[in-house]
Amino acid sequence: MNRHDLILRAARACMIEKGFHNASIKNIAACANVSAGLIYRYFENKDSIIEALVKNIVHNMKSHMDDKPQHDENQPLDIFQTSDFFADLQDNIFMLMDIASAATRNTRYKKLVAETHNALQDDIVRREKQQHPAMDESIIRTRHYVTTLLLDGVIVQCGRKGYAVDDELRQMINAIVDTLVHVK
Amino acid sequence: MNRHDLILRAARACMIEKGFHNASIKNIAACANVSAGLIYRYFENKDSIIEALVKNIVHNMKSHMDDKPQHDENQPLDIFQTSDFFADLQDNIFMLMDIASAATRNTRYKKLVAETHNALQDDIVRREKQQHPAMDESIIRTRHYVTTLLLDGVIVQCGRKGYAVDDELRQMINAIVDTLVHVK
Amino acid sequence: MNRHDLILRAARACMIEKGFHNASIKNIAACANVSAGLIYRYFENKDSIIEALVKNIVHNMKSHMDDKPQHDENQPLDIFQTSDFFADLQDNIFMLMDIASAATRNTRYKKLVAETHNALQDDIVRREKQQHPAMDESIIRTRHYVTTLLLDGVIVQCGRKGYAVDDELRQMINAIVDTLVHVK
Amino acid sequence: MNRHDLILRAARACMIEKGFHNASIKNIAACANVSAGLIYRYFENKDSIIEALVKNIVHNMKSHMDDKPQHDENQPLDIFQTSDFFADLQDNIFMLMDIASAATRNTRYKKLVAETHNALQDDIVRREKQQHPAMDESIIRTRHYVTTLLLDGVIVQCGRKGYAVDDELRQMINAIVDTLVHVK
DNA sequence: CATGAATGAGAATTCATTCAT
DNA sequence: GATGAATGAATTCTCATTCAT
Repeated sequence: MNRHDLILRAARACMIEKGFHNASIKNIAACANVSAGLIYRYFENKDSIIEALVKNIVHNMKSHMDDKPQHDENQPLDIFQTSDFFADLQDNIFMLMDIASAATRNTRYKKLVAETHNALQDDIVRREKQQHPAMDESIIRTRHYVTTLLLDGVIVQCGRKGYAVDDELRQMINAIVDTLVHVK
Repeated sequence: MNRHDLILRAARACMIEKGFHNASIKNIAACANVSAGLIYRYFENKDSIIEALVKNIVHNMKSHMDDKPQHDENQPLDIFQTSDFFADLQDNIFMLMDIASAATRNTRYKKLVAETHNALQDDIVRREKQQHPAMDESIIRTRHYVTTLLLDGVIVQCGRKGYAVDDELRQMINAIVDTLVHVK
Repeated sequence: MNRHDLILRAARACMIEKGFHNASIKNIAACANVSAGLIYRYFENKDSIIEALVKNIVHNMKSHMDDKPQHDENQPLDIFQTSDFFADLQDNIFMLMDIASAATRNTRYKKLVAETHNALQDDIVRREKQQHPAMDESIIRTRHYVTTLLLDGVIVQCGRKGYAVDDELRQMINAIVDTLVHVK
Repeated sequence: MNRHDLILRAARACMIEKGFHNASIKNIAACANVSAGLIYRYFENKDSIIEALVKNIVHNMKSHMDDKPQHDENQPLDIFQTSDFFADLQDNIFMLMDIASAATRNTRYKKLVAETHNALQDDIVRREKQQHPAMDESIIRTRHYVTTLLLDGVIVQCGRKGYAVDDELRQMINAIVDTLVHVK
């Protein structure tokens, strides 16, 4: 892997482990096995590492979705899909929350995070449309939006309570989303 | 207002505006129009400001709920109630998220936030039971849980996008919760 | 007791208990049961409390010596005399050491401490001369000087090791001083 | 000289000149001509500078004693040896006193200072035993103890009066120690 | 006179960032 | 390119001193 990505990966690992403010440049450097000074050859400053990190989230989630098989209508819905995916998603959401609240220059980050989120959502809706060409876009968008709300809610609660999603919760959430999908 | 509350209010404003890590003692002091040293006459250290802040959230939300008229079954449900309440709620949730994420390495905070949340939830469930004595507690609890998920989700999204809840979103969410309430 | 002396006494107690730098104005005020502000009505600043404290040592030791019965030649010498006296002396020496090393404006304090010490020594020698009019002053002075050296040494050692003077040490020191007195 | 030793030397100079409490990190840094932050690259915190300082005293005094020719029985005794050595010794004792008095509430320091002192004393007694194999250890130890008392006393007095040891005092002290040596 | 709230300078420590090697 | 020593601004917290009441 090239240095740029190596550093980025280390930064992500550090930030997830310690949170934005406790992930110091030295920490990241140690984690990437490079010197602290080298980081400044690849990134202008700490903020631009954050920026790259956020942009990467979009990229990774998109490529994740490219890899996974499309949802089969006859199978029961599972918005958590693989637990790996959910773990990643949870990390991403936490990072975004952390970054959004930690940013020195609030507006810039806020915009960045919002754009990231919109880009993801657009991509997801586009895919759904490919799968269900007959369905009204607004229904797809609403369905997805509610699902997103619940997911974010679950993630916040998990963060708050310090536990992971168990099977029971998973089934409950899936049932609700399923209900909503058919009610609509 | 007495100095103690003045400082607390300033701390809250700072934390909401700039996030936990950028709400430095100097910032808070400037915001309260007092000297930095004075803060230590009223609070032992920064942590105990946080603690007081979190405890205030519980107190304020409870007294808010004491003030509001009980929900009338025949009226359409509005989980957002007054916009003031929602604005406050949004600020509170953000602060809790912020503190919780700062708490990665501070068990004390995590515990504090979790306790706060549980206290609030218990209080809400207790009230609902008074209103619907016949209903099964587990149904009340689940219903409340899902509502909470959605609320947290909405709040995260609003924070992410930087906008407030508009009428359209409000109606949509209320409709969903209403559906869930009757489905259950 | 008047306020001035009350404060001075409290300052002494605090300094002995906590050392110069840990005896804050607030501490002293609390110890004297007055407000912090009041101290500044009686003393210009913290330094002038120190100054008064040092000057008091001379005064107290002189009056102690006025009270005690004169040494009887036929009795064995005991430079520690009563243990109360030694405890006081130890406190005084520690305070002087502390003050000498802690002073911001080294030279001023140093001079003060030196003057204090000389005043004491002169007073002691004067008394001895009254008792032994025939003895050469230089012998008295030397004898006293060596005794002082040993006393200071004992005090430093006690401070260093954290123990008090036991009987064995006491006898040993007295024997040495006795020897010196007769050798000379 | 390497930075570590440079800082240590500066710290020593500051502590001797201004005393423990006025030897701030900034002072030390200025004295060493480095930035305050750099000190933390070489020392974990201020306490570990003190620790290193105290440990250095033992090391330096031991190596000083290794260098000097053994005392010749036929020559008159001179406990002050070279004036350089005495100046160093005086500084060392002052620092130890200062640290010890700062240690009122810091057990760690007290232990450190006591250990240092014991280590030095043991080393001195061991050397004496090599030179006088026939002599009883308890006599060596007592003799050394009294010498130490006198030395500490002299140092305290010098500190108090602000002057160095002059020839007259030197001869007098040497005479006393010599007397003691033969009396015992 | 007496209080104690208020101030602000200064202490230890951390960390993003720079730059000589 | 790569390193890591060096910098200095910022942070939390303490305390002598002042001053309105």
